[in-house]
Amino acid sequence: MEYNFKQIEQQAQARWEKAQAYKANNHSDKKPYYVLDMFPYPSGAGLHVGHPLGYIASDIYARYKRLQGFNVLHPMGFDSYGLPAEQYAIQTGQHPEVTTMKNIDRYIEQLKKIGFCYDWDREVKTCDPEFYKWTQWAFIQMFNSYFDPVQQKARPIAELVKHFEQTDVTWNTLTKKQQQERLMNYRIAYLSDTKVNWCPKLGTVLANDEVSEGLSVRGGYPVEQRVMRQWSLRVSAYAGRLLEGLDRIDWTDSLKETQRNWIGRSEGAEMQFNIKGQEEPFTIFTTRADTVFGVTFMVLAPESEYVARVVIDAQKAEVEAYLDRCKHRTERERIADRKVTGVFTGSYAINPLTNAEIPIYISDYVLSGYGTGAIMAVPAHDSRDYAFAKHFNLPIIPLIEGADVSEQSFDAKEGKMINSGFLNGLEVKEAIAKMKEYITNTGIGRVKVNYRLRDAIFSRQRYWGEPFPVYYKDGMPYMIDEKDLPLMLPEVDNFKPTEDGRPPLGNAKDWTYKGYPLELNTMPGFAGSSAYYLRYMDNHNSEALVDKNVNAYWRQVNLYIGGTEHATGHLIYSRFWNKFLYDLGYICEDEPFQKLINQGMIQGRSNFVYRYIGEGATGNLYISYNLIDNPEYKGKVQPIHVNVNIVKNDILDIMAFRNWMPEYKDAQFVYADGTTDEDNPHIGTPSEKQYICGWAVEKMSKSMFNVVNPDDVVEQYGADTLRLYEMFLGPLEMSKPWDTNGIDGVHRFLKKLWSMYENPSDEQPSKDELKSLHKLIKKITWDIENFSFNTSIPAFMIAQNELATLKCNKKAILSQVAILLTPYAPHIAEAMWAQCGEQGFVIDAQWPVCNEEYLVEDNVKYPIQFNGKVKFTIELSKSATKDDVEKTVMEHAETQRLLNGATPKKVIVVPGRIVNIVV
RNA sequence: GCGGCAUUGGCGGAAUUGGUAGACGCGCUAGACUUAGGAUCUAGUUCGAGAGAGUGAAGGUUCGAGUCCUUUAUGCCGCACCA
Repeated sequence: MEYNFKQIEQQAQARWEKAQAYKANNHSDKKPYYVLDMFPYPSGAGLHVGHPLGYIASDIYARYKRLQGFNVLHPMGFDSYGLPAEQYAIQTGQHPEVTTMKNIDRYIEQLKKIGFCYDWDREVKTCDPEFYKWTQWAFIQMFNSYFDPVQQKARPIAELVKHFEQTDVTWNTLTKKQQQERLMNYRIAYLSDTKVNWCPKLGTVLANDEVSEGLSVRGGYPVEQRVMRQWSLRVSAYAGRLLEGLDRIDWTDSLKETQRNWIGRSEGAEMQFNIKGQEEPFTIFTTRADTVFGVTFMVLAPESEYVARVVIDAQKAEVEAYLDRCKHRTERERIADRKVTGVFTGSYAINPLTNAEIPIYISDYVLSGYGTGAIMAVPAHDSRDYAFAKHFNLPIIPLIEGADVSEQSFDAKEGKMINSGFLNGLEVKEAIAKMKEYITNTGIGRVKVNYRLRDAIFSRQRYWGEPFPVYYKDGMPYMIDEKDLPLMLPEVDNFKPTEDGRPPLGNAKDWTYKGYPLELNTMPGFAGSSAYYLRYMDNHNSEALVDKNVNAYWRQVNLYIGGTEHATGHLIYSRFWNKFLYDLGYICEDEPFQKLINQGMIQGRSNFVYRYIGEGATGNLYISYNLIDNPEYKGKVQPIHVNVNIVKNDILDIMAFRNWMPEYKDAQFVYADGTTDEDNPHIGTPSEKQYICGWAVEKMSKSMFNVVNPDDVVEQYGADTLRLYEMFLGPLEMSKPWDTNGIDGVHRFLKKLWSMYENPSDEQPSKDELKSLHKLIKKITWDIENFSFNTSIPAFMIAQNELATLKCNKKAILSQVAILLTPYAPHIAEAMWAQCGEQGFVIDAQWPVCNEEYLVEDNVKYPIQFNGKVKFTIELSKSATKDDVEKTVMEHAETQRLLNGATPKKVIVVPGRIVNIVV
């Protein structure tokens, strides 16, 4: 009976689909389990072999949980708003919706071929009005809420208004507009003039996580700073809770650490410095309160609001020139060029402890967005301040005993304080504490925690995104009525910005609400992906994002699998979004993703041929990889990428290569054994002469001809082989290259296994067979629970081998093996189940339980060690106690002979394992 | 600079609690069947002829270390003018 995987897989998929086998019910007595993949952006290129890695892993777990009797929610959808579709639209005029839908169809087709157990009835698309209705709804809730710093939670803005009315006498004297402007400082979704990352090439602003080293992550275009009126989300208000929540979730340490870095908590103090000749002091933030005695100058960020107050007339021209220069520097230039720059304001501050007059400078090494945008500079103990002081020739006062600051600053927080008044003699850490106490008591300052995390800029000057449910009246924004949601994305005849520079929605006709103009910006990519996991729970609900009871049943994502590239974007935003909805009582869990696993990337494995470019080269001769270091070829070959699909096990398919591209039509070769085409006139039969290709691990990309399409693998080997092989490649969380070389082994295993299912018998299984089976049950169960999917495949292979040796063809064994195989290779498992005469789907069967009794061995071999060296072995009963073992071993003739009358110092017995005699 | 992770045969990688390192697969080597198949099966395959050595390197703890500790090298990832 041939392993006809095509037939097996088509039949299984057709039956599942017909029976709606993977439909998850929102009401069930079973325990819920929610397994989620990060939904993909449907790109035009389709899936490559790297995409399904995480999907296969989550599918294995989902199927396992299902077999264990859980009601499993395992959905899939599409993050379908985004820039590529819009850029494609600008180039070709094709509507982004058309290309996006086409891509989605292609993705679904590819995914279905691999046999995932998604409940497709729950599919969501972020560009679907029925979906983005709830994105807009959430935005309205955020606009109508503020963050209460005391309770550390979001509350309705109406409560804040009430608070103002009752406690703030000035409130009622304000005009409506003034009141609104004031509330804008509190709303969680707010409109403000902010310095933004503006990417001229993309024509839009970008969030911090969309910018890397001054270049846009997408496209790699320069990004500059610009002040624009933009919507933002007050994510920074949640910094403390986002940090603290990490302790309660089961994510990898590295991912948590990345988020902690991004949130960037630092404990320090805010201090006030008086300005000479002015009433109002200004405030700085420092983590080194102990170093106040060494402050020799102050520095303001160029954008600081203090700047206007402290610049004296004589310095005005110089300062303005400097500010102008900073403004026009791109972020990239600023980072690349770390030369010290700055300008003196002409004003002096007073050191509150020494009463010294210290000059105030402006420099762009101080960031306006962090702390108060102003610092006290301690050149002796901060390398940046040190560089600045050296450049402007400012005094440097060492504060720590033994610190040599003649060449560089001493940044470490260790040593005894000197030159520091009442702090002298204290250790740095004690000094920090003492100074904090001092400034609190004297009122100079207060203890303060600062976060690096910024608010998320939420406006994008794009077409293909969610429209804001916002209209403008008298220059103030208003939310549209919730009953009018969704506010549909309008049609435009041009996807580019308007000629007067307004966003693409400026091209829309009649883009108004009740006669008022609507917002022209759209929401960023992360808007739609921030709460999609909640929508899956109840995606057909037209009354709410998710019904409260339904949410109370599923609660949260139990297992989330996806790439690590979302560590500081999506995974921060959705935690924020989730906490916000939680605060307002719409959902019942504070954290969205209980356990999270990052699957590694699958890199490409490129193949090369080596064109001869030495003397007399025709450009038509290719040298086998094993020969390129020979003296006659060394340095005279040029590697050329060759399509990996015409290379197998690094052996080039000669005929396919000649047919691949016209330029290789007459290609000649020097083969692995050094012979040439002239020696082998009838070449073309691969077994005879081999051309070996070189290889390298590179990114999977079209230009390197190393893209492997899962469809091709499914076509050639079947979905089950693809699934098993992707898991077999290595640990889930590690990055690894796709290497087609080993796939035959996995395929062979399935073939061999399948051959055992011909005419299975009803006989009772033997002890050995049961032992094999239960060993397998134990191993597979452990593997799946520990996400060690790669080690399951060898276990199956070993079991297959053992059972084949026993000539086992018994239904009682084989049907159980089919269940164990189901998570990994569901199609063949389904066919095996039927072959054993079992009724229904194997996917509904019950996961077998390991009976340890079958695993007990009558005898176990104890290696007997002398001082750690194995001298001989003896067989003893597995059930023997430690004392029994020791007694038997000591009485053994060989032991006595080796001891030769001596008394051992120590005898170590590890039951079932080993005996070590120390002499 | 700070933080995290990794390093095991020709290759991908096993070794779950400190207990016989190299499972399983690829590749390779022989053989069988055949007769052209890139199929299947059998045996072998860490290095070394051998004693022996051996998990990036050097120390340490332990009867016993791939696993724990210290130092160090290399690679990957994250953050980075964050006061």
